[in-house]
Amino acid sequence: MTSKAAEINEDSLPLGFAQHNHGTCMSEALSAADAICVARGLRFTPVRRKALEILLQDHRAMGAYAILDRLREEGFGSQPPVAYRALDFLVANGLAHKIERLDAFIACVHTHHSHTPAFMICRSCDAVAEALSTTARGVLHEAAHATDFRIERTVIEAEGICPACTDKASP
Amino acid sequence: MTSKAAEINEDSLPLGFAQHNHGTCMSEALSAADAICVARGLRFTPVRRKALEILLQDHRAMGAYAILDRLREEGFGSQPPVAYRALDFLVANGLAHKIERLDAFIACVHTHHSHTPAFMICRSCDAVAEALSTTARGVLHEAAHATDFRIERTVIEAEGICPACTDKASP
DNA sequence: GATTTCAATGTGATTTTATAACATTACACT
DNA sequence: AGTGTAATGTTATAAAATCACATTGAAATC
Repeated sequence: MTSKAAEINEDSLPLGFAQHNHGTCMSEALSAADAICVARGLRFTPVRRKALEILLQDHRAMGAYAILDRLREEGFGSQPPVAYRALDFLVANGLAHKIERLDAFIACVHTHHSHTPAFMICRSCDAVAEALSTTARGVLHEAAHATDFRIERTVIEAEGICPACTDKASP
Repeated sequence: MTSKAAEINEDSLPLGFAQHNHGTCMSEALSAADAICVARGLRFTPVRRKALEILLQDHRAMGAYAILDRLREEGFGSQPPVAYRALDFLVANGLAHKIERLDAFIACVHTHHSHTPAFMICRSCDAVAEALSTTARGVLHEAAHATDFRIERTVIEAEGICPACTDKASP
């Protein structure tokens, strides 16, 4: 139902570019994170958990300093390393991703799948959708294999206009 | 002075990860840039040209401030906007690319083809190879089409270990 | 040829993003 | 309890990018 009435800046926060039940998606993601940390013997400390909660609440790409502000409000340390260390942990363990194009971070919505993250970034409303891009992964690895390059991490980001903003512009 | 865009040890400059005739590749790229600017009615001013020459000479990803240093040596302005404006021009017109993962810039080696750039970044020697990734483009656009997302720009970067560094590590 | 106009450049200051360095605290293991 | 290591807190600074505004320069119009 893409119509110009589609609301993005209202009370509906975009996951990908579609609606969803935010409450359950958040609690599910936190449980998944718990499980992953237990399984891997990682310490899901209060700052780390709170940082993930903040990302999940907002459900969009946030700068490290925005997260730091929120952490400070919650009583944690107020200096940049506090946020960067928590974010490094989340990113290193696949619980969040860094959007290089935005110098921002976003909670992973596919913690259960092993995946190469790929994102679509709307430059109009700043919504970010995370795609399951097993195909893109394949293509890159194929190209890498051809040149004997050993891939460790990939950054796949598309910037443009999301469906809702397209509809707004030309109804 | 070990920055992200560190020096590469030997005298062998990698284009992609292979050898090449650097002199001709440089002059060819400059002629191509000239032609493109003439064709599009763009002003290929001295700073812009010099910035591209610097990128071509080094033939690796360079930070904006490294380029600024070189520009200053050549008698141009010494403030950040000087470099950023020249780089913006080059990137906007496909004569250079920004490597988001490194916050660095690199001269385009495929100015003649219309392409979606894709890069392989060696985290050991900082060499950067630009791949012709028509396939990756297809995959992303396909995914985008499925969600009605209108792509304007893509960032496709793989980070890992290049063939030369792999060989060095385990000979 | 003078004038207008707008793009491009120069410069100083500031903002935003990220890390270095080091002291302190908390936890895990004997 | 004692020891080694990981995690946190904090100060300071580095690195990347932009803002704001004055000035120059080129080319379009009169």
